[in-house]
Amino acid sequence: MRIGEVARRTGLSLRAIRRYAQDGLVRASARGQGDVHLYTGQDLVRLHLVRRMEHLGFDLARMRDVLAVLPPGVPVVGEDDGTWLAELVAAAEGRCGELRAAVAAAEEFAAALRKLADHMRILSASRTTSTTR
DNA sequence: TTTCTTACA
DNA sequence: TGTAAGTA
Repeated sequence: MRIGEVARRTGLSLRAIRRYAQDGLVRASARGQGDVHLYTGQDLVRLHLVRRMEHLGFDLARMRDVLAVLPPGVPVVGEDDGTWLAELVAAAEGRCGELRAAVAAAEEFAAALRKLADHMRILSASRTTSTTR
């Protein structure tokens, strides 16, 4: 299928699809007349995968790593052959760990800011009372 | 009409 | 990333 149909079926923009090819994530498996890019079902699977990973904040290198363990001609939704699917799972879980760490850091920061806010409230309160008296 | 490349905002 | 121009 050509890029227009791919865009319709993946919900990705033409720009994004071409961008992924440029970044070496997903390239059309074949070329047609006039150098037209022809995508296969497997390419579609990879694009769907990229879309989800991008949504989860995977960076280019990580997405490439994941796609690298995805063998050609094998549908993503299938049985676990014990290797590539296990690597996909590991990659996803790894990202979960990173996101948990990020949330923890954000909460820590929020707590610090709360503490600072309390401190300043106390300071301004004491200033008010001392100048008033 | 669709796609490709290149370039600009 | 969207969009536009000029092609094939």
